[in-house]
Amino acid sequence: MGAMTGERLLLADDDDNLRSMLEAALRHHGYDVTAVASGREALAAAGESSPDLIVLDVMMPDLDGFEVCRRLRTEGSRVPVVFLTARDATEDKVRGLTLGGDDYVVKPFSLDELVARTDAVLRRTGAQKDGSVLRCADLELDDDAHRVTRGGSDVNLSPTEYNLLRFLLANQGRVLSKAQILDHVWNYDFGGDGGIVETYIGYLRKKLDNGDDVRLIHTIRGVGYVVREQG
Amino acid sequence: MGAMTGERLLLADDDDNLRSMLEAALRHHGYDVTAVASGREALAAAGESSPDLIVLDVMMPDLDGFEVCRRLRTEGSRVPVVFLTARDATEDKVRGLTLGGDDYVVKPFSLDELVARTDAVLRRTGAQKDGSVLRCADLELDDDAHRVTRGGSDVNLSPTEYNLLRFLLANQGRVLSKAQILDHVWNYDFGGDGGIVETYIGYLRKKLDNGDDVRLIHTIRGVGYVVREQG
DNA sequence: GGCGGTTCTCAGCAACCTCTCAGAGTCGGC
DNA sequence: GCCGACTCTGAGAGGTTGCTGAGAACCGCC
Repeated sequence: MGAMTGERLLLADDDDNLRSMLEAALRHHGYDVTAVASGREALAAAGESSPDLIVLDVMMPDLDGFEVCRRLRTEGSRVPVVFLTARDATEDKVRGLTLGGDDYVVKPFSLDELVARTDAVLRRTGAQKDGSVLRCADLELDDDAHRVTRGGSDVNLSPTEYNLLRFLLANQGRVLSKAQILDHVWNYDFGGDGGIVETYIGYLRKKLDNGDDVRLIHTIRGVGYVVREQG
Repeated sequence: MGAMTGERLLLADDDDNLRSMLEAALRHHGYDVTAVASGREALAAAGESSPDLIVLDVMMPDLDGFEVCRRLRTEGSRVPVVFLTARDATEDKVRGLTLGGDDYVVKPFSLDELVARTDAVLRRTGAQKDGSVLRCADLELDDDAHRVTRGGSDVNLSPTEYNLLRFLLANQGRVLSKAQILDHVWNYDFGGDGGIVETYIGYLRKKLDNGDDVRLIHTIRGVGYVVREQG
């Protein structure tokens, strides 16, 4: 998965910390990111650079995300939008926005989730032709169908197991530290330590590597984990 | 479902919010959409681009939908029209105009309904040769006949159950979130939460999956629902 | 107005998932 | 082989999500 052609993203969030986190993550994923801190700046930047997608925080001091989107649409712009929204209210307001291929992510989210949603929206709106299937040996993960198979037979994963596997597969062949995994797969406000990663790696191995002689998830002692075909 | 050949649609509605919603939905469904905000613009655009179908709001400030349609007919145009109309009055007025294969949709409607009507009109007028039968395993939904069968025997569904099943079948193999389902199957002004979707999924399962060993409607915990044969 | 069918809400229950913790197991360095 | 550090695993508390049945509100139809 990923942004092969370097799509241009506009990111608008007034929280400095979160914004630079997201900017780094999206940039690292291959996107060409412009980051701004307010609704007005977002409108201006969208007009100037006409990005391929906009990530919009809903709660912003001057113009909120909905208003920015509404104005863009009124101007005739059809750029797809991914909203960042708090859990409490707003869910009803967000309804009606998943139509044109837009989407929304509820705070606190994981980086991996935002990236996955962004990719999915771009895939749906046709700006990116990347397939949605990740593969390693006889293991397949189809993101559209949200389906995982090993050797052709279905594997039933919980949400967190699924997200972890997707992150590992998206980076197969690369060793990932527990800290990296925590940062990408768990919500950004998660307070625990790396022990939870060991537990979930265990869950995945039980469901994927058990009863199969070829192990795909390998431990690099003192470093982290990696998914690849040969040991 | 689907507009395989990208038919050209003209959409006229003065409500900015609704117009961009509809534009996004129709475009996402594969139509090539031009959107305008008034009756005069609609007339001008129809003359220039001669679209395959026009979606006309009845209530518009300068020229109302009826008048636009009348003038088009006077000019000799036979382009099919789908009217958008409020519930209260007008229903009888619209009747007189729906003769030439035209149709009308009462506000507030669901996106799925508008898309289905649009598809149906184009199918009837021959601009689109798409079949109207959706299938999954031994389950069939015939949209023209408005008929659902499982294993050859009829299944009796309420309107909402039918719409929900059609949306699921039209997207079979793809996971749909409760928000997406709400957006497409329920009226756009519906205020409730996703609980209603669970209830209706339950109704459908009782009527479709009961007494049959092959279940077709599957729950993806934390994500949504999907219709497919195995799994 | 009464009736059957439909839509929607709600609360209790069941199933599932997340995360913590402690003890057992494993590895590498010396 | 021994030690310390790292990793794996199982059990379980607590929280979340989805399912279901009951019933209230609504509608069109007679």
